[in-house]
Amino acid sequence: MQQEPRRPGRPRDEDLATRRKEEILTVAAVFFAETGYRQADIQVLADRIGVGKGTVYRYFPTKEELFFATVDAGIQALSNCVNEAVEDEADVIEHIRKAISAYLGHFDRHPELVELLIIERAEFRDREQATYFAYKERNLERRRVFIQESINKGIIRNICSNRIINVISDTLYGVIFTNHFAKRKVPFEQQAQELVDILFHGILSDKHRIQENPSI
Amino acid sequence: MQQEPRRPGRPRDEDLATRRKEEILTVAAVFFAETGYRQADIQVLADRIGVGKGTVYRYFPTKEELFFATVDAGIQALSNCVNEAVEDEADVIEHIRKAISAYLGHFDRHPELVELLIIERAEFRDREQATYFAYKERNLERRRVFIQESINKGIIRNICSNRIINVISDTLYGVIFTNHFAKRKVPFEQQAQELVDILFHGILSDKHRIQENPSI
Amino acid sequence: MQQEPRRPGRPRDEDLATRRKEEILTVAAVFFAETGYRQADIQVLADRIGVGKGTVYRYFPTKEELFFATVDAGIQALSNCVNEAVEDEADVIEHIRKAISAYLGHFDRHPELVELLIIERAEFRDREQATYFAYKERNLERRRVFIQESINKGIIRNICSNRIINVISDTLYGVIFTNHFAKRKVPFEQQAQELVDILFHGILSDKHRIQENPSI
Amino acid sequence: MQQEPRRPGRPRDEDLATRRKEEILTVAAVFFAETGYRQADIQVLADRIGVGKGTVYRYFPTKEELFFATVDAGIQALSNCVNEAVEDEADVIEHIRKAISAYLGHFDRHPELVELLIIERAEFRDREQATYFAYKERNLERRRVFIQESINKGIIRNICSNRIINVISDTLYGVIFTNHFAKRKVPFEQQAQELVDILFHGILSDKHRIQENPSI
DNA sequence: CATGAATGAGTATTCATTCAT
DNA sequence: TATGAATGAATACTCATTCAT
Repeated sequence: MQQEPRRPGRPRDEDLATRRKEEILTVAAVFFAETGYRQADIQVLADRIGVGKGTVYRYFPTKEELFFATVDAGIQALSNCVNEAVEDEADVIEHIRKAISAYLGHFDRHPELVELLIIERAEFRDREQATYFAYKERNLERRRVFIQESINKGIIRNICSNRIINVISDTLYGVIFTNHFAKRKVPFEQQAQELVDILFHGILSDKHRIQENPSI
Repeated sequence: MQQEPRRPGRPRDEDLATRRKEEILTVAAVFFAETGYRQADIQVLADRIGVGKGTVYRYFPTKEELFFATVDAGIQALSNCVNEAVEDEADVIEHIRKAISAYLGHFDRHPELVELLIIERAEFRDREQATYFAYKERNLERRRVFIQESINKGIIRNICSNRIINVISDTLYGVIFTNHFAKRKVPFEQQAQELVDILFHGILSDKHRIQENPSI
Repeated sequence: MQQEPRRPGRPRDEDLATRRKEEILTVAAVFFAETGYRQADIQVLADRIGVGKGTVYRYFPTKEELFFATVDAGIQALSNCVNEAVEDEADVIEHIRKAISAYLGHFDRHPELVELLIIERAEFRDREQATYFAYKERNLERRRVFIQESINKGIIRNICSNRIINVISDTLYGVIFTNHFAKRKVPFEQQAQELVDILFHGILSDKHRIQENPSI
Repeated sequence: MQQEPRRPGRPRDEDLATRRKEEILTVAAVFFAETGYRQADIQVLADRIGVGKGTVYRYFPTKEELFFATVDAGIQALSNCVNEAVEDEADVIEHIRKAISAYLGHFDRHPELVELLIIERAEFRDREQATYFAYKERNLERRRVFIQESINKGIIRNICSNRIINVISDTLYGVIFTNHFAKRKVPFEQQAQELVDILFHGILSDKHRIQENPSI
């Protein structure tokens, strides 16, 4: 194939730009999580990365955009992580357990993401929709279908599928915050297992359950 | 009880001071929730209350102390609300349902408290323990005993009581955030009822539950 | 008359505010004229005045507003100066001479105003109308009437009054800039006299004028 | 004339350099006029021209030099324009009218030059002499001689020739600024004609002029 | 006691200029 | 030679806190 004649001057290096952006995002995520948004001085961030302040601004035109980019990247990684975990898992119960485990595992490995979610909400309370919830909405329909099929198969109780999704996702949301803030140290696989047990079977004893509903 | 002999001069008006503090706290809670911590200008707060800026500083020596006081007051009110709701309720299931309903109802009436919790964490991430979790810990033992007794009575499954408490409280924590951020508009009593149903019975169908454990 | 009961606290001192504003404006006019708009550091201005930077911002919320306020004040003073000079002067020629003399005298005493006009235009070229021209427009109709009357009296040539006003005001505008930039040192009364002479009689010799138009 | 023997290698393309410089100057003049000096980002200018930022710096070592070069070029063009217009025009009155018309016409076609003059003064008020006035001085003597000859011929009144030159040039200076700032739309030939009329004959009516000086 | 005038520490962002490629 | 990546100096503005009245 005919090569374009090389234009004069230093060629624009797309890869460099990508690498720089990623490097900045990685450091920035932890930095924002440690420091908060307001407190975070871009000069200090630049020092940490080992570049000039102007370089950071070269790749992210404002502090705000940089922050949102870190949140987006974090949420995207979470999303990928969960989706990969459940791929090809047909068994309903196992599917859900794997999803929960992946979700908890991701936040376990990336505690900074919990802080970022908090910070996003605290600093940008006027935003129409936080990144996390935007992402949730994009996955909602797929999950609703999955739950509905499980109901049709007779595995899940016949309750409104949205309610089920809400309980699970609210619980997980609460769990990651509480894990982080209360500095809980339960291994995430065990925690996933325990959550699944309670979410699936409830906390009532079988005895009491039968008293309530002797037809079983 | 022996009265202090009346001292000469204009008596210090303790009530006035208390009323002032309360008024400031009430307005400040909503103000911080709307504005965030950093952005919140004490001058603007003072204008809203209708006093001078110096007066606010007379009652709360720093902005930080004022903020923590609003959070404390909010959490205290939540605590009172829940405790009053369950008073004298012996029935285990009803006791838990009432507690959940009271908790959700309080945040429903005081959405600013959700913001305050977020803001506290976002701005003061170095604090040993957030107000909410400090309060939770103070109530923990009482709740653990309650659950353990319910287990002993055969009402609740024989799982570690802490796990049960954690699941419930994490779920609630997740629910109030999600209610607020996603602007859900379910009536809180109905939401409480639905949560109790799932937390107690789980999401599995009876059919599947029996397949898993035919001994029932 | 019944005195209002004194409100508690330090009373707001309106006079203080006015004096402060004036003090700031006076120093700021010269400061901007010396330094330019962009270069002018409010910290340095505050140092010159002998107050804190915050105090300047207390009275003028932005640098831009402060700048415009200095220009407004300068133009207002110019306007007053010219209007007072021509008050009660019925004689047309003397009236115009006095106006021109007052105008030139004001800029002679306030060379900073020339700079402010330049700076305003250079920095705020997108403004609908510069302060100077806005003020000119407000005086336009009165001047037009004055010229028209002089025409009717047979003192001024019967040319469109707007053209006459334009020539005079354009000339003056050009004169003050050139005086300032070329550092001319003609006494302003003399300069006014000379301008009036040429504007009134033109530069042609009487001989040539008659050759052109022998009917005179 | 002896040709230099051709040197080996690619010859330096002097023309290319000159063309580049001119292209940069042309775009820069409008750019500075639109944007102001401080705000003008060399990167943006380079983008407009379609070259890299470094290229601009290759031809003009600093932003300041680039700016002065645009002003110089503009003033030079003005000067040429006026000089060409009056070439071989012996009639005094027509000579002056042509000069004025050429001057106004040039600024009419190059409104950016008005802005450049303003900007130069606003940003570089410490310069010994603005470009415009330096150029004026270079033409001064020639013009003085021209006026003096016209006086000697009895066409122009016997007033100090400098005063006459000043009035004319100050008026023109004022006119171009006012045309530009007040967005006047008079055709420049007509405006020149009207100016010449008033400058030559003055604004007084013949009747009044004779009353003043009955000897005519 | 209540008030509000004064203060100045703290920080995002811009853009001329340099220089490796 | 042309380019554009990197740099950091420079500067407006906010707001907690103090303290004279």
